[in-house]
Amino acid sequence: MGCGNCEKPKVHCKKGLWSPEEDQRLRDYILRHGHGCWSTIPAKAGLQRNGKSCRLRWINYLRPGLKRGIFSAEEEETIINLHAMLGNKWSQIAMHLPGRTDNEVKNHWNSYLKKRVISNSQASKSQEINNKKHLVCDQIIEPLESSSMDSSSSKGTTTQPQSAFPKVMFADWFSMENNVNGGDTSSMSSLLELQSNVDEQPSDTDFLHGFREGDDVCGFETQGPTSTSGLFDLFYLGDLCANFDSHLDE
DNA sequence: AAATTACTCAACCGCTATGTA
DNA sequence: GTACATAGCGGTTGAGTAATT
Repeated sequence: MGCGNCEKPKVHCKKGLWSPEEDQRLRDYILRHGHGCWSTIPAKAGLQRNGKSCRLRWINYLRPGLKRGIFSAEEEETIINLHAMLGNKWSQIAMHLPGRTDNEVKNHWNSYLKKRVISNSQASKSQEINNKKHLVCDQIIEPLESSSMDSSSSKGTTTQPQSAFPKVMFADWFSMENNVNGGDTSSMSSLLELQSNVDEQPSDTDFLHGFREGDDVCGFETQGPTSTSGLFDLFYLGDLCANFDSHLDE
């Protein structure tokens, strides 16, 4: 890589945007002589720039065959897929996009594609949570509600206004979930293990204990008194389930 | 219409890899 | 073996512009 013939021209180097005249000088020189050793090009081409700046300008802007303008949907898909595999290897990603530079790919990712990928993943995550909510409602809460509705109607009590998610005892949810899963007690064991570690990992497990009536938990208001363990309080069952699931997964 | 904020993109900077003396 | 120089890469910055308040 080193070039023994290279002199080191110590001229004042201009910075900032390139003028059309500078572009023309650099383009003319390289098309006529090739770039050879970049550090000698500024002097030979009559430019007050450093070699590095010339190289970058040629690669990113002046080089023939560059495709400028809006990225096509296919190109964007290629970037997203390759980024998922390669990470921030912009030069490798750009190799798969003829006419695009690594700088261009990087800029497009940072200003547009990254946000799109993040928002898509958030959307799919919230969809996943919604699916869990519906699963809980379908498999656990509806049987609970229908049985409580039967008893309340028989006793003639007034029903409370319906919220987005029905109320259910957290403990009931777990015992019922275990029944749904064929009596598997692993979830309950994990829960109790988490509870025993609460003091060691307060930030991770605070959501499990110490709630008082009316506390906001994951955007849902707790219902009823705080138990002595602080664990099996009454919650609106919603995002809390998903939050708890993520703890169990860890 | 002016001020502010958000966004894009060209260029620079710092670092690493590699070739040469 | 090592010191030096260059090429190349990825992160970051900043000027210009568009959108919003």
